[in-house]
Amino acid sequence: MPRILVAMSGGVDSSATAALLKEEGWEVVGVTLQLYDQGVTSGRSNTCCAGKDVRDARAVADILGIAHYVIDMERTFATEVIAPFADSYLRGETPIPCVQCNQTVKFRDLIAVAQDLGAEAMATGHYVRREETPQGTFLCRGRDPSRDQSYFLFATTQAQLDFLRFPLGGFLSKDETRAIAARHALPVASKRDSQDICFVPDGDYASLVERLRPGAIEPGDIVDESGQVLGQHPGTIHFTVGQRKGLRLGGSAAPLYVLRVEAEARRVVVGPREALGRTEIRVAGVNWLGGEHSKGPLRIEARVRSTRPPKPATLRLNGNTAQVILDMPEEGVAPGQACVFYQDERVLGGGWISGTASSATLPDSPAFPTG
RNA sequence: UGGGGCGUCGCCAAGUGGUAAGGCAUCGGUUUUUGGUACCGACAUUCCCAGGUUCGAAUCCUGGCGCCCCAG
Repeated sequence: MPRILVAMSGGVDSSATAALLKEEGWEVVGVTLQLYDQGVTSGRSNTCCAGKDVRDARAVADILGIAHYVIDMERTFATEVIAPFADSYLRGETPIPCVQCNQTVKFRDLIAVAQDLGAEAMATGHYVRREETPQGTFLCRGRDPSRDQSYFLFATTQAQLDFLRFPLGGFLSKDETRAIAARHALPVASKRDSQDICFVPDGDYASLVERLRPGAIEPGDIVDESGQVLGQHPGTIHFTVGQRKGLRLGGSAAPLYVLRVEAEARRVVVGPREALGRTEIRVAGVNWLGGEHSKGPLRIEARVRSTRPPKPATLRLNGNTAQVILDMPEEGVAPGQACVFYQDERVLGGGWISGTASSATLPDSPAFPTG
């Protein structure tokens, strides 16, 4: 019986994944990662890997009759996910810790564990598809557009992809997943979906940053595009590009949005919604999954946030950096977020947004004046 | 202390005798395995204060307080 390791978070998705693979005849080994402080988060059940979730995963494994291990990766998670998350915010960026989590503890360390255990593959509950073609293994969007999680997996390497399995990616809706869990009488069948950042119990990520980097958060000015001071803010980490709420600036006829965050100057620049559109995106740390590619520009669809469909764009790839020019402006394009490249269903790769420009300020140049 | 203007929700603001629009902000919810957006809902028994006129006032009158502007 071939052996497969399943990353079990304690949620419905990974539980159903384990059940499904068991049905298919695999020898399933479930592993749950203990990633952060259990004491603080144990009361919270609807996050990725909190204390209760470890117990849920164990309960599911017991019902399925599979082996289950809990691996303590708190230290790695702290240094490779949480710390970079805090530092990213302090740089004025808007980080996506889920991607780092996938790339470190899950797809690097857990895969190593799987291989040590002699497993043929490792599976997760992500809603993405893997397609084996004569040209190689492709990463593709999940069948259900509303649940597709390919945005978070853009940094998956070809080698990781070859080893990984995503049994839920072909499902048309989450109902199928829940049905599997229900069929096996798993206690997590109707468990609520996870949301928010798993290691931030109450959504108050700013307090976490403050705790990790004492004294690094300083108040500053909220200014408009001309530099006029409109108000004060308690720290730039509280803001991200495109944000409307929390500015506490009343009196304007129309709402104001964060245009950019200038961490060094401790300034938050705001303006009307019309000023938010960006058509040019500079991308760094590109992971390319598209195989051979010509030097010239490539027509793609680019996604700058997980919850919106990819949008038509032109990609200029240059080593591990890239320039993306969107056909139509996108709002809320924030440095630190990911820009993922698609062609139809396939993920060609992606990278980190390092800068943006609106077409008005920049016609067609490789330079980016704004940070 | 001569003249003029103003004072309505945290901010902007409509309303000039008939029983307090709207926007922004804020709060709550929905959506979402990041942030954010969007959407839905809530939000002044009361109009600087005190009297008065009136069936009835934020709207009229008197007084007070506060603020702004112009004053050879």
